[in-house]
Amino acid sequence: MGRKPCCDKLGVKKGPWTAEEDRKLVDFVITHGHCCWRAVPKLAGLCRCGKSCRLRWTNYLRPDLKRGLLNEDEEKVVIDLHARLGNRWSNIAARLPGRTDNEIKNHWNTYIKKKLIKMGINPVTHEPLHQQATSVNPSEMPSPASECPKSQDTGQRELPENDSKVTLKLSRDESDQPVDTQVNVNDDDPLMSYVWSDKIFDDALLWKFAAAGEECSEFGMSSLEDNSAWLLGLRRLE
DNA sequence: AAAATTGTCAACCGCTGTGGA
DNA sequence: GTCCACAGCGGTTGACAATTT
Repeated sequence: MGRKPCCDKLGVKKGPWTAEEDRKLVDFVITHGHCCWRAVPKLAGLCRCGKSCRLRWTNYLRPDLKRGLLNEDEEKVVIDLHARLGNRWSNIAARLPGRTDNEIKNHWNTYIKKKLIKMGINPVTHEPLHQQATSVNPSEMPSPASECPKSQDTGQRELPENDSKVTLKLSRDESDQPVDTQVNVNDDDPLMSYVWSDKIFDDALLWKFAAAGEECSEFGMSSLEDNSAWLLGLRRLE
């Protein structure tokens, strides 16, 4: 018995969103919130499936999103978290305020992966490439996350204890050569400290559109107002 | 200048997890 | 326990832009 498709294919628009569609979705979510994504397109007057609306909102229209490329600190965090969590992009994104899983995934695949390879680091295992060249077929290499033991209770993989220091070959000297950078994730680096604290999860929960608070301005993240400026501009086009 | 190639990223697809009936 | 609907996740695709030949 097959699952019903999330939307019937006929009459459902696909492809890039228009400014008008964005406006309708934003107007609807601002006014009503999103109790049930499946119902949103109908109520908002959109010929899209709910899934598409949710994705558009979470990846593009959300007012708390940061825009532009990840900065070096954020890249460090992504690399560190990827080493621990594997391709669990949503978990990684949850620890980077204003960034989406899609954005991080794209950034990983387009920038970081290549950067690590160039530096002689296997982007899957985070081990130096030359250590693996002799015996391991890259396509058969397990992800670091799959090597981590899973919690029997939650199914979640457990992070290794006493693993607060992570060596990242991310920094460069002037000749663009990689330089080992040891990041003590629990010490002085405010971003890393933030990322590994429980506070991040509280902050993630703080996000409420209607609340329109001024949280998450740490680490260079612009204010909600700043991030919404373009959106407000969009609405002014009406 | 045109064609081919490569890079980027928004969006889609299909699957899983979860909760309610 | 089973079925179903839904949200969310990660992998993949494809359109467009940028760069190279």
